[in-house]
Parts: sequence; C-alpha cells; structure tokens
Amino acid sequence: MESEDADRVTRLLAPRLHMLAALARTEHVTRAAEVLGMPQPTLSRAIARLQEDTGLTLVERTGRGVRLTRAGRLLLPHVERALADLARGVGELTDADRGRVGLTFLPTLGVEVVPALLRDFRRARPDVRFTLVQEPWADSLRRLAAGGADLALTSPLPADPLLESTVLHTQALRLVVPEHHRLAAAGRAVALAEVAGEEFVLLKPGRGVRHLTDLITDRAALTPKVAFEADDIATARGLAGAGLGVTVLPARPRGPLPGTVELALSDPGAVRPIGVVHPARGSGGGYTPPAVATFLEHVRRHGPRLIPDLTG
Amino acid sequence: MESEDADRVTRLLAPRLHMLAALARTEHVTRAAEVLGMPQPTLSRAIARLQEDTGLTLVERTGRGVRLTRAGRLLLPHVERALADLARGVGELTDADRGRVGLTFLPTLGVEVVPALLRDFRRARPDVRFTLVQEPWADSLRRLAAGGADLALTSPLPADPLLESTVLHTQALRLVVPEHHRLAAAGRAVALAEVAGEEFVLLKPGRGVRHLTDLITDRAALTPKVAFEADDIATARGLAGAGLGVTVLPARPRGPLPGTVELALSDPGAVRPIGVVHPARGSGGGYTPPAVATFLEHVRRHGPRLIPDLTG
DNA sequence: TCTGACCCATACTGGATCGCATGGAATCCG
DNA sequence: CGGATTCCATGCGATCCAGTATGGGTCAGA
Repeated sequence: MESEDADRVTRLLAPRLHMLAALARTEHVTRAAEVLGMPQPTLSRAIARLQEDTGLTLVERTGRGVRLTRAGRLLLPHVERALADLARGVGELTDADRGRVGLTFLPTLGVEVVPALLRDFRRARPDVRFTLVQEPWADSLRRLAAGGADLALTSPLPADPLLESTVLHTQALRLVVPEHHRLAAAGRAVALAEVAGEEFVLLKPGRGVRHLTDLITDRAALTPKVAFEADDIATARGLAGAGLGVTVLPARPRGPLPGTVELALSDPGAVRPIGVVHPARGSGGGYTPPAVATFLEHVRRHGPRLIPDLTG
Repeated sequence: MESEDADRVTRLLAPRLHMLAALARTEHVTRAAEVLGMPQPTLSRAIARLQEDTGLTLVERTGRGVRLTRAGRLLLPHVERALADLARGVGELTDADRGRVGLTFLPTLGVEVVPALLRDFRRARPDVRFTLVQEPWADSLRRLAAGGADLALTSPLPADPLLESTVLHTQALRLVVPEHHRLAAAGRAVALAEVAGEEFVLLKPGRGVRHLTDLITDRAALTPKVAFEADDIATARGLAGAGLGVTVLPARPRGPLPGTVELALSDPGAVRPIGVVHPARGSGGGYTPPAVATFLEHVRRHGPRLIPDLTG
C-alpha cells in the first residue's frame, strides 16, 4: 500500500518534471515560466494542483518569492536524474552523433567489409554505438522485419515492400564445375538445363545463394539432385572442385578456384545483388534515427568501393 | 538546435512515461490500459498524440496487436530508469522506512545524546538516512527555518509561531561563583541583582545559554560587565572557577565543578528548556515526511530519559 | 472461404486545463 | 513611512483532453 501510494505520486509527478526542475533551479515562478516558455499563471496553478493532488508540499511562498521546501529539495535530485535519463534516451534517438545502429550482416561480409565500413564511420562519429549480428540472409531479413536491427547488409535483396534496399554491388552467378567436367572446356555460356540431371552442391536453406539457386532452378523447371548442402560458399566451391557435383556460385574475385572451372550462365537472373536493406519509411519502421540514416548514407557511399574486392 | 529538439521531445515524453512503460511491458494496448487503470481509447490516443508531436514512431501495429519499434525499444530502458529514479525519490518522501532526516543539534548533545538516539532508532529502521549538523542554537534555528533541516535538538526553544517545539528536559540555571566568592556560602537562592556590578563570564552571542542570560539580565534591568565570552559551557564554568567572574549556567549534573559553587537563582525564567523543534505544520514546512515524523516521535519518547544524564 | 472473436482506432460529449487580465501581498526606495 | 515595484495567486472565456460508445481491421476455426 505504501508502494501503491508512491506509484500514484510518481504518476502525478511525471508530467510536471520540467516545471519542478525549472522552478527548483530558479526559485522564481515567473522566471521559471519564461524558461519553460509558458505563461506564469499556468505554472503557478500546475504546481498548486500537483501539491494538492499529491499531498506533498514541495514549494512554499517566502515573502514575495517562492522556495523549495525540504521535501522539494530532497526530491529535486531524483527529478533531475529522471530528466537526464530521458534526455539521454531521446538524444540517442535524435542525435546523429550519439545513437545506436543495429546492423545484421552476412557471415562473409564480417571478414573485411563490415570492419572497413565501421572503421571509417567511427573515425567521423566515434560516439555512435553499434549492435552487430552476423547471420545468414533469411535470419537477417527476419530480424530486420521484426525490428531487431536497423540495417542489414545481405544478399539477395528482398522484394518485400516493407523493406527498402540499395544495391551496392552485383556479382555474376556462375556454374562451377570440376576441371575434368564435360563442360569445363565449353568456353561459352551454358544453360542450367544442360546439367539438369547432375548432382548439385547447394548451400543450406536460408542462405541467400541458396535462395537464388532455388529461383533459377525453379525458373528452369528443374529439380536438382542434392549431393550436399554446404554451410558457406567456400565449402561449396571446394566440394564442387572435389567432384562431388556442380554448383552455382558468385564468381570468385581472384579467379576460379584451382581445380574448378566457372562458366557463365545463360539463364535469366543469374546475378547476386549485394546491398543494404532497411525498413521502408512508410510502413515498416516509421522513424529512422539520425545515426542510422547517417550510417546508411555512409554504406551507400563507400560500400560499392569496398564490397567487390572483399567478398568471395 | 539538436539539443533543443531533444529537450522538446523529452518534455513531450515526460507525461507519458507510465503509458510508455506499461505499453512496452505488455505490448497490448487494452491490457496496458487496464494496468494503468484508464480506458483503452485514452491510452491509444495518448500514444498516438505523443508520436505525432514528437515525430518518433515508438509503437506500431502488427496484425491486431501492437509492438514497440526499434526506436521504442531503445528508449524503453531510459524511460524505466527515469521512472525508477522518480519512484525512489518519492519513496524517500513517503516511506517511513526509507526517508532521510535532517537533524541539527547543539554541540553538547553530539557527545552522547544524539548518538544514543540514533543508535536506538536505526536499530528499528536501518534504511532511514540522516544528515547531521552540529551547531549553536541560533544557527540551528536559522537552518530549520530555512528548510535546511527537518528537526533541531537545541535549547532554548523558540517562540516563533512557525516553529513547533517539544520540551524534553528542563535544567535549572544557577549562578556559578568561585568558591571564595562572597556569596559562596550564602546557602540560599540569590537574585542576579546581587552581583550586578561584578564581572561576568558569558557565552558567545548566538549560543542558547547566552540568549537565556541576556533575557534574564534584561529582565533584571542590569547590563553585565563582560569579562570573557566563552565558546562553550564547560569553558565558562572553568573560567568562573578560576575567578575570572561569575556566570549563569545550567546546573552541572554531577554536582558543581570543584572550585565553584552553584547558587539557585530567584530571578524568574532561570531555566533552560532543552527540546526538539520542527517547522509548524501549518505555515513552515508543510508536509512532514513519515521518516521525520517517526524519528520525531522517537525523540519525544526517549529524549527525556537520555538528556538529563548526558548533558553538562 | 466465411464467420466470429478480438483488438486497436475514431466520433461525440462533459470536464479539466490553459492563456489573458487582474487582484493581493510583500519588498524596495525615496 | 508611503508610494512604486515586483511577484505570486485567482477569475473568466476558449481549448484541449478524457470517458463512453462504436467502427475498422486482423486472425482463428469451421
């Protein structure tokens, strides 16, 4: 019951935090009202009501001025701390220099791309904090949609109208075959249908590349025989080179892995766009904190330069 | 301008602290409204207004429910901390077990009386904090009137109608003369007028005993010749014993100091009431925190037992 | 697919609050 | 010591907000 009463008083107190703080600092109703940008009578009566409602006497008249009572003086530091807490919280939402950015990104990008982006950005704005999550495509998008992150660096980019995307770099998808494969020496673009009956090395479900290969095979009306579902691109490439099957992967920046041959695909949509995704302004996340917007801009500007060389 | 904006948002946010917190905890407008004890539409619109005014999107509809946006989730801990700060502050004012008591007291009482009172009280309520100030009579009362303390243990008790007093013990004032003084062997009550022309050892201005002797000498229409103004009673007593002059002091509990003789005074008002003083409920302090009221009660109950033996 | 249940948002009315102008009280200065 | 000044409190009219009833939208189950 004590605490219920305290809660009641707290709730009555909350709306008048600023008034109380200003009044405490000035000990002068008229001046405090000026500081608060409100008419003097408003403040005067608001305080009067507050005291009547709570039963506390926080200020009292002394001559023609006012001053805080002992109770008011005891309460003041708590009020100011509460206001400071609020201001700090609001600041993180509204200041471009102090906010927090939640970023989820592909495992591949964690090696060099994300560190490079962060390094450059933090040089300019060292007080922006980051919450980083490294996870596959599907998880990233799910987290983004659920509000668990502000931005996703991933691939491919979703069609979801609630998510907005910016392409930073587009890799070509290639058919990767072992060097002794019958098509290895074809020297031309091939269609996926030409390897329809072969064993495929795929990525695990939920991976972006897997989603892309699913789309392509669906469009080519073929159901690949799955030899293995790899956890990452490098593993799939290696297994293909080992002869376990063919696979469809982004072109390797440094050239085909020794023991493998990369063939251009004639199938439509054989590309892997890498980009940054964020909730659409309209429906998804609503308000975008300045720190997030600033980092997004940074990514859009510098991502295209960093990504091509640093993914594989 | 950034910070002005933050302040504006903070001010808009403050009144809705509880709503936001409840909504965040439940993620359910109807249930949050129940918790807050308000109709559902009220909460619904309050949040809508808040978001419109601030430009922030803190909650969003998701299907037929609501959930916090990322901004809301970032803000939440700050809001809860702010509420906790407030609740703690209010608790100190309204809980008898957790408040703070500002106590100012006579230097003499600091030796044993105040420690004894605190020891007993803190055994029952260990979470009540104390702010202690040790200072002479006039300073104590000034501090009390200015709201710098809740209670004063001092002497004498003021006539000020803004201050309420409770007598805990009354000491007789005696004329203290050296053992070879002409009145030393009188063996009867004497009037101050009988030593009108002699040198007096007084206490310094601002001391309670000095105030009392001023009153008595005024009433007896005599202006004492001041041999010395002592800082404390013991010094005055010692100097009187040394023959520097006569003095008027409270009776020494353990009997007259060797080398001195104490004579009862026939003058009216030759008493020194010791008691506890606090702002009157009506005009002075207004609201009395429970912790203060409880300690005051403790002092009233146990003071009379402790003071007689522990002063001198 | 459609009905029912659930839940958040909106229309309308009564009361509290705000802003303006003014009163009352205390202090300062001549 | 008295007028002027400063400052907080209080009436009065307009506005905003809360409470009640209802609408719109979504999800679950048949």
